[in-house]
Amino acid sequence: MTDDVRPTRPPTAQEFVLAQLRQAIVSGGLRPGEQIRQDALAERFGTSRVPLREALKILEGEGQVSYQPHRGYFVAELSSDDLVEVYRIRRLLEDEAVAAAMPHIDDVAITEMEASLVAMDAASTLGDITALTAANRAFHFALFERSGMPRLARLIRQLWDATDAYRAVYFVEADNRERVATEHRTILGAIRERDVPRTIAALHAHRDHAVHRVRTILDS
Amino acid sequence: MTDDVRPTRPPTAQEFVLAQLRQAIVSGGLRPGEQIRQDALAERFGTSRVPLREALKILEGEGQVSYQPHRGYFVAELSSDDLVEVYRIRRLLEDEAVAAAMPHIDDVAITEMEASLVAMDAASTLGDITALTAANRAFHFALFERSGMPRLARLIRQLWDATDAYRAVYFVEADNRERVATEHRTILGAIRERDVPRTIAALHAHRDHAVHRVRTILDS
DNA sequence: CCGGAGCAGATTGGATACAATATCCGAGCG
DNA sequence: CGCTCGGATATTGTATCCAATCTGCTCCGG
Repeated sequence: MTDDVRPTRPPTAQEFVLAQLRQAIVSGGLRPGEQIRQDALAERFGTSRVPLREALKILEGEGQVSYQPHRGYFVAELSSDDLVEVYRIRRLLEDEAVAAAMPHIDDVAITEMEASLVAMDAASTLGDITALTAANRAFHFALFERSGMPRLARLIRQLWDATDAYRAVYFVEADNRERVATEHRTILGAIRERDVPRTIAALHAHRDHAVHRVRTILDS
Repeated sequence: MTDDVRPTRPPTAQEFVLAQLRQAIVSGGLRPGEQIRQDALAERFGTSRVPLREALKILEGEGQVSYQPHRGYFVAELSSDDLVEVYRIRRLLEDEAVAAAMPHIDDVAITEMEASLVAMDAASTLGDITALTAANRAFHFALFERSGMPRLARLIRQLWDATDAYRAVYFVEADNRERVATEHRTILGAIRERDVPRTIAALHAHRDHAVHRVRTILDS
């Protein structure tokens, strides 16, 4: 939100393709376990296979797709156990990030988070899952990014990415959307008072519910 | 060490190039901050630029190289602060991994670690930094890999990768090599007794010394 | 003497064409 | 009847060529 005056360079085809792929994964256009056909996707995006492949390599490095030489790329699939592991690691990292970030929370940060809440409500009523997940991220990372630990924030982002394909599933249900809205307000309340233990506790409850819900979906 | 009977497939050019690049970074052949000339490297590896670029994309995703469109790739450079951050995150993740792994430690694991120690001593006297760092990794990851949390092990590996370029610098000094040998034996002793707190404490001391030494080098 | 416009040269980004490999399916054999 | 071996087809992997972009230098004007 701050660096909007950088010298605007037209995005390379590869950057474009990468963004499209991420979006396709988040929105459910590419489903977990699905094989990625390079020809078909390249044509759909209007480029050749080269930039597509390079974008896929990045996603491979991030763990969003798996790859077997001469077999192709597959959208990464999470087992119920994987999901639990991701959330266990997230707890470790996010707790640390919250504790580190709290001293740096100012009015700007609070305002940012409030704006994200409003954006989530709007997207929720419209049923715009893509906008919803984007606002959700903005809310949480407004905090994490202020930890003064950019690498930590990056690792957390990676873990979020890994479950992107499943976040959409969670947000499809209106009940979950409402619950998240409530929980976010609880979290923000604790942050307003710079109460680290309460913030962390609220985040734990927040994550526990999500992982529990998605798990029941996965196991069914 | 266990899955050596997989259907051996000749490595693709890209896999080969990726391995070479990693090696070049670990061994110091490519120095932090250095720009990567695609033409020159492709010729050196005997392939065209395409597989090289895809390998670089993977390293980009892992954060080992940085990338600016139309400008090129650069070997990632770590500031002293970055180093401290990496080790702080490592402590978080590795402590968890150790605690999770300890119940799964069996004789095979112990034997593996002992073998790594021997391999390190041999590489140390030969001055073979590449073999040394490989054996060092084998020692530590024999533990981490048994955590039952593959994603956690993967994240830890990523953090190790990020400092690969500086590990070589550390191991160049014979004093450091000797000290590491001693510390490893302390760590292994604690593991033999399945003593989690003592293992974690020994690892803390181990890491603290390394980060301190590298920091003094970086700041000079 | 200093600073900016503009032209080379170098370097990266992308498209196309071709080679290598895996998968699928049916024929032949035990 | 099942198994193995081959070949056809589809898909991925790589090389080469051309286009787009950046960098550094020169030249001109102030």
